[in-house]
Amino acid sequence: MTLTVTNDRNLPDEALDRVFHALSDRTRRALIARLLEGPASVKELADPFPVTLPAIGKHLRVLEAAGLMHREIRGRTHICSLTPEALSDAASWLQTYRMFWEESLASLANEAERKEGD
Amino acid sequence: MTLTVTNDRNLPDEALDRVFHALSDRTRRALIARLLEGPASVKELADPFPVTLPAIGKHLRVLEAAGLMHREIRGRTHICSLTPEALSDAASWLQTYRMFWEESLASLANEAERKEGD
DNA sequence: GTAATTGTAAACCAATTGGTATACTATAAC
DNA sequence: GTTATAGTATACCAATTGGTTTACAATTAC
Repeated sequence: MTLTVTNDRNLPDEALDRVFHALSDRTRRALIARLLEGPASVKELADPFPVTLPAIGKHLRVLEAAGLMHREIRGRTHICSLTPEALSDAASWLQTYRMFWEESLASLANEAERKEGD
Repeated sequence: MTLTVTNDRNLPDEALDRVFHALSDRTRRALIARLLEGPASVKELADPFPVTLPAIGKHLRVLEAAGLMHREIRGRTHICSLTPEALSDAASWLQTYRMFWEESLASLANEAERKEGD
């Protein structure tokens, strides 16, 4: 297998940097998980977490900057919703490597099986 | 769609933190891309990059800590190879959200088409 | 043996991170 | 109009990051 990866799709590096960085924090991943159930205000999002509102505010801006989330301001509350495109970009990048790891995992499994058979 | 995400698979948070963090740097992603073509020594990996060898050494340790890479020491050279499991873990996490974003993207496309038709 | 090569270790640096507390703005409720 | 609520802004903090330079250890080549 020689899969010459030339950064095909033009997902710019900066965008991928931001998306993967956004996903690298467990609080932000939990926020995404919560938003998956539907839109929510900043307060609602912050409540389950042991950190202050400003901290959650920062996390939300990181998610927004990565294009993973957007907000609609309604009076004094900000309604946050997931934006699917950016997540899809990250998945696309990983997709490039899917063939590699599936094949690798398969051969690892075969090897294990072969040893089992000894 | 109400996909109640309860962190099903037991990919521990720390592991996902490390994997996504490892992927959040473009130099490290490029190193992964290079390793996809086959194992390589630290020197070979470092050569194409405009940074020093110790810097690449650090990146490789980050990849190793994330479980994305391993090395076999042969004399004075370290032969680095990808480890597929960790990448697969990241992909699995994203997979959880696949249904969401595919549906969302589809409805966005529909909307665009509908507007086109006006 | 001496010199070159491969790589890590350690010390340092500026920038970023995730968090806080406090102050503030703006909307909503009474 | 006063008070409570939702959220941001700012200033600060300690820890981490990505990079450097210099020094070092170990293997290989001559």
